Amino acid sequence: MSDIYENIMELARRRGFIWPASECYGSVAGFIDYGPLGSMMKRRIEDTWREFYVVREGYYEIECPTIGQEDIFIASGHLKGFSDKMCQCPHCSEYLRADHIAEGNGVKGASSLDCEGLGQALCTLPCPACGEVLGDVQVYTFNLMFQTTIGPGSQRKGYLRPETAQGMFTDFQRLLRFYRDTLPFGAVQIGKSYRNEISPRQGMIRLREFTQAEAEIFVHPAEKKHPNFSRYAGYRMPLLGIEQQQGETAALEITMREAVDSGLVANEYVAYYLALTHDLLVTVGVNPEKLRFRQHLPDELAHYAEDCWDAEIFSERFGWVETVGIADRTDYDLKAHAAQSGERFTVFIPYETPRKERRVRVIANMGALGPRFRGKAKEVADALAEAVPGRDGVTIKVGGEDVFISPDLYQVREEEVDIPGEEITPHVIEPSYGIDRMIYAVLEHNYSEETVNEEERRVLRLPPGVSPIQVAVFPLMNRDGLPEIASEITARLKAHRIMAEYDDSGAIGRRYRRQDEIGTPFALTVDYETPDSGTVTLRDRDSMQQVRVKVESLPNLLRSLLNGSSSFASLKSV
RNA sequence: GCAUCGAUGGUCUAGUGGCAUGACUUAGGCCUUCCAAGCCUAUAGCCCGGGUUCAAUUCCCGGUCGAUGCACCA
Repeated sequence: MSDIYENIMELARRRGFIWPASECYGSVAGFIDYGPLGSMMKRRIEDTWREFYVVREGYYEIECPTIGQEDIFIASGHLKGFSDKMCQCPHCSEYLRADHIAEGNGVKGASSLDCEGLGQALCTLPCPACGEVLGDVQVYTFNLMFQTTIGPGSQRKGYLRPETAQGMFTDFQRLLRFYRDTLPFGAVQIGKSYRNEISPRQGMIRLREFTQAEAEIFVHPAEKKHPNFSRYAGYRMPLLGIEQQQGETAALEITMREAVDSGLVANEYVAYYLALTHDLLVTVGVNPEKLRFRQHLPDELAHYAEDCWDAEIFSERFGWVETVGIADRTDYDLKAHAAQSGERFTVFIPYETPRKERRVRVIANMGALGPRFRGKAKEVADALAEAVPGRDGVTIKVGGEDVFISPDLYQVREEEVDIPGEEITPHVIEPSYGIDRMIYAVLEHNYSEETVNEEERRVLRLPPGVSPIQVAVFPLMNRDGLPEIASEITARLKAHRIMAEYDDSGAIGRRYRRQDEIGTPFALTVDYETPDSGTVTLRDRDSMQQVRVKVESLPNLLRSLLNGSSSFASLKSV
């Protein structure tokens, strides 16, 4: 089968975008290497992501270890929730989810049984694949996290992170201080995550080591209006809500303002990042015709989440591929880490004016308590402060014993106190991007084959902002001083931080084709007019048109073409 | 993980129990005044391990990778 995927991956391998990892020892499924051009392209896509999230939104990037200690993943739920109870049918060798079979046969609470319990529950049940009674079947857990140990001979367990998100949660207090104790704020991380997938296959779509770009935005639970919502309020894009999916009707093509007001999207924050994500994906080269946003159905939605949408990108090969998840995770993650660590994961929110509250205080008379209770006096005083005395004394518990305290040992004072504010646990808005999937989508959506002069021409129509090489520089002929001029222009462009590549090998047409194939948007050719006129031809990858431009104008001209502030079509020859 | 099929220079491919094809690419040279032109030369290959055999890239077994179908996910 010669489909688009194979053609793209063949090109990607041949030209140094993507290689199977460690080929000399035989590759392992789920691992890939990014070659020279792939790394460059990946970094440009990540930088575009940074442009959106770090520069524009102001959510600073942090970098946390990829190995985490066990507590992190106890809190996050990955240790429990990320492991599946598996068994294998002894008759047909089918690989099965043990808890699913048990539950399907009416075993209540099967998901909370341990392996032994599940094994017992299964022994009389039929295999859903072959129908034979499972009998004495081994149930074992398969956790999708890679495990390791920390330190030599240490029993201390470590896990390779299955997502980058936990780092932003574990650093919450530091981040909160960094942002001077004010909501909302956000932090992002771009980095590797690891999942020991059962069946990785599908090339770069399901990897065991992959790159995520995640943002965690901490907001006040009662204030989910995005301060810059106006930026995307009028942004219109197709939304496939729960209703549209269940009714199998077309996606709603509405603005973000309408989406929030109609209740389709839970709040402005979620809607804002839906639109931003659409904007970002289209900017890096995803075809908007092949992009949709799908809301999680009630049975997909995590119990704690308020709303969750996936950006799905259509691939000729893989169908709709989940590439970005955008969720309002409420306070689940922070509360979980608070419970596990015993640390504070809250923000103090002062009231606009402190609230007055009447309070009854019990003030111990230490002069009398001291001599009477001696060493226990402090304990008694503390217990009194918590107590609610009756008219003639109060009985409190000290060291497990009831002790009666008569009214002469304390005073009851009613007073008004100022409550300056409250501790709240922020809610978390989480946009989470699979960078590798984005890269594949960009390659697939921009790959094209066409016939020019009865020759096949393969072009990657990458947006200039993500092309690995930004401009190619050729001498028309390999003599008469043209190579020297072209080399000099190349060096000058590089000095302006433009990724230029010099090439003098083969016929000019071949050199254009070579660059077309790796997506280089522009090519300069030094010809026989150059020495006299100080001009070169500038050729556009997509239209194959040329204009003649002044050499000294090149850095600025290319800069504006590359960042999109001017277009090739608007250029005129000098 | 299981079942089925496959794996030959960088890429695509022919073929074989006994010197392994061809094309494209790449490098060097000649030529060449703007879209894979031509000529010469060179580099480079039978996925890995074991078995059968005088001899295995070929046959057998196991593994790895890839494709397709079944359960989880960015």
